[in-house]
Amino acid sequence: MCQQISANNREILSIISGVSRALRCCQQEPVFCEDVTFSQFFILDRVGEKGTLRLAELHEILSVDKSTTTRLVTPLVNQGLVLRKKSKDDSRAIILKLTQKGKRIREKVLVCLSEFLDNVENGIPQEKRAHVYESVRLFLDAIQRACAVDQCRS
Amino acid sequence: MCQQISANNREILSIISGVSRALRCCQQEPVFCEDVTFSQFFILDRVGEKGTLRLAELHEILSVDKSTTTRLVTPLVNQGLVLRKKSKDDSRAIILKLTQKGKRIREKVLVCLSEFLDNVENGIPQEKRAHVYESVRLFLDAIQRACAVDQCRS
DNA sequence: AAATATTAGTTGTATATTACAACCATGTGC
DNA sequence: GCACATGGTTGTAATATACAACTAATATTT
Repeated sequence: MCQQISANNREILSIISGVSRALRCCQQEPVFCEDVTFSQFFILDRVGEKGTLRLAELHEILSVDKSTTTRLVTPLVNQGLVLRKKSKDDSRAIILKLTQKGKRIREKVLVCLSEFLDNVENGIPQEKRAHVYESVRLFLDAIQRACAVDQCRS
Repeated sequence: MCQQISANNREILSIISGVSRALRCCQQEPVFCEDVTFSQFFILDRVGEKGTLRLAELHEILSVDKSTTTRLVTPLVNQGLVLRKKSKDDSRAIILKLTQKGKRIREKVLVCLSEFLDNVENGIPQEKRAHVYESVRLFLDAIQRACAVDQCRS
């Protein structure tokens, strides 16, 4: 007989598909405000948190290609939310920093995002929350390790 | 003071970003074979499982726009993996069905996918698995409910 | 039965996200 | 100094996606 996919395998498959649906739903803009998309907000938030951030660090954090990093930052620079300065220590490097407007927008989006995040939180029974978060991380890590294995093989 | 985002909120935010990373990694093709992407495989698998599937049902399952559904199916039809027939019951409807080649490819991809899925599974301590899967689903549901709320509001 | 509304699907158009390859500039190690 | 590594950008292309406008067919309401 053909090798059959196990029930557990199906379960994972179905979860992955659910993940993709959930992600799509929360990356659509209705959730947000100030014309900032989810991924743009991440960047704004990371930069704002650290004060300054090298593009290379951002590239690490997002784990996307360098070129993608550049392109994700560009619209934020164009909207006047982020500054792009040359580093003095290493003149290859670019340092990102929020403008005043960037800081304001970050705060505003934080507020409207936190409404959404509260809703997510309240959707999980309180006593299970910590546990659920931990489990989700376990799952994500497992996926990423599995991907890494695959990449080595090929 | 400004309204601050809570630690829990940050946790969720960070998980969502992790989700997006994990998803990207497993939607990249190295994981797969036979030139079929993850989402293409989903379709192949859904159709294969049911025997026949109406486009409208697929649209439901994937929860993407109708037009997107059409466009996701098109390459599979072009590669000769899926047949697109008019329904006799409802002549508006399109019925999807796997070709012989489609069936073969589905099986092949199932095999190579199951390697990946086993790796995911083995990345989670055995005694925790059932629990982890359940938690992930809880989390996904919470996100989707939160999205739905947001959409009503606007 | 006619008018209206709903459902199924396609096509045009536009956008976001993404990678890879090629490239340039600058640093680093020997 | 040369070879190699690192940081970043640009060209190009693919995928996934939505929304709006449209056609055709079916269902519902009067």
